Amino acid sequence: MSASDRLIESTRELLWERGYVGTSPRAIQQRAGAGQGSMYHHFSGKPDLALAAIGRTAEEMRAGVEEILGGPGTAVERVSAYLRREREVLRGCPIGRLTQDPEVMADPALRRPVEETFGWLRDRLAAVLAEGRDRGEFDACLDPARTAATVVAVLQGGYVLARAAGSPEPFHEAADGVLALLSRA
Amino acid sequence: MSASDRLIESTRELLWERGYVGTSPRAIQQRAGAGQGSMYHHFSGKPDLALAAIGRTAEEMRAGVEEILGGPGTAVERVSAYLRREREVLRGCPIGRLTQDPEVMADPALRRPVEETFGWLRDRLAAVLAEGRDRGEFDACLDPARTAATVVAVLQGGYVLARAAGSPEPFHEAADGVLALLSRA
DNA sequence: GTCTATAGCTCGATAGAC
DNA sequence: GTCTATCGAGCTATAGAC
Repeated sequence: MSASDRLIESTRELLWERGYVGTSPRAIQQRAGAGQGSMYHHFSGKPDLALAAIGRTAEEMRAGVEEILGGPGTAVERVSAYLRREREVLRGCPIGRLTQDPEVMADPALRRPVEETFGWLRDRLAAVLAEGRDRGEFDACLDPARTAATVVAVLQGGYVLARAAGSPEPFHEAADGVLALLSRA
Repeated sequence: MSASDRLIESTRELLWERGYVGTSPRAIQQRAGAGQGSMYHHFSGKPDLALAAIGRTAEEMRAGVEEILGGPGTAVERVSAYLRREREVLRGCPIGRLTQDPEVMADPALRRPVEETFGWLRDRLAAVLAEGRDRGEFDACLDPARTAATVVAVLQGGYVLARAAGSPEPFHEAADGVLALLSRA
């Protein structure tokens, strides 16, 4: 693993744990076992490094989601698999947490991957739900786009509840709740 | 308005906008129009000031929610009023955003009001939903606690989606989505 | 490509005058 | 109760040797 890669991985971890404002170049270097010279040789500064880290995380997330939503099963089964997928709930969502960071949202380059990831996710879920509705899994009046937004929101909000409670339980409760509503729709 | 009050109000605003890590005593003082001496006379430091600010915000939020959930109307009407209540969606939730702050969650004193507020909110919503179920508004197999978690999660996640999109629209979509599911449950 | 040294700044907090 | 002066530490970044 090259120094550049180690720096990106360290940045990913720290952005996830502490956010952009709470992450210093110094901390990144120490976790990566690299010096300042190395970091500023490969990247122009903190924003540049963050961009590489966020891009990699967004890519990974899309691939992971696509593996489930593009897989076999009914719409309900796939949405259920997505919501119940194994997760380190208390760590939260590495992309979602960036929306709380004013400096990330103020920088168009850093903000774009966040916006695009959630846009893609909502569209992808809406397609699965529309497929299920057309196959008669749901009531014909179910609105795919709206319901997709609800499902993604339950996930993101579930992380918030779990962190507030200091326990993964509310996350799973919220997910089970929306699945119960969905399977009777 | 006393200097102490101005300091608390400034802290509330800054915690909402920038989080705990992103908020400096210096910035608080400047927004409050107070000097360092004043701040450190009234408060022992940043954590003490944050505690006062968070406590006040939590109290305000509970009062606002109780006004709606304790008001007249069916369960669906009250939950709907809560979700559709006028909000500055893009600012997010002043309590929910604190869950993303590692230093807040690491300090038991700062964390307690966050944990308690969400605990209370879920219980309060569960009570409203149980009432509705017992009155025959919902299917008898609706789980109040689970569904309450879902509703709160939709709200918190709705803020995340809205901020990611740079528009309040996904928030309202997610809220409408869960209300549509709920009114057919 | 990586190192050390250093810059100018802000951080959170304390001291002591008034 | 509020002011100014100051502290030691960490921040992001640059310079220049190797």
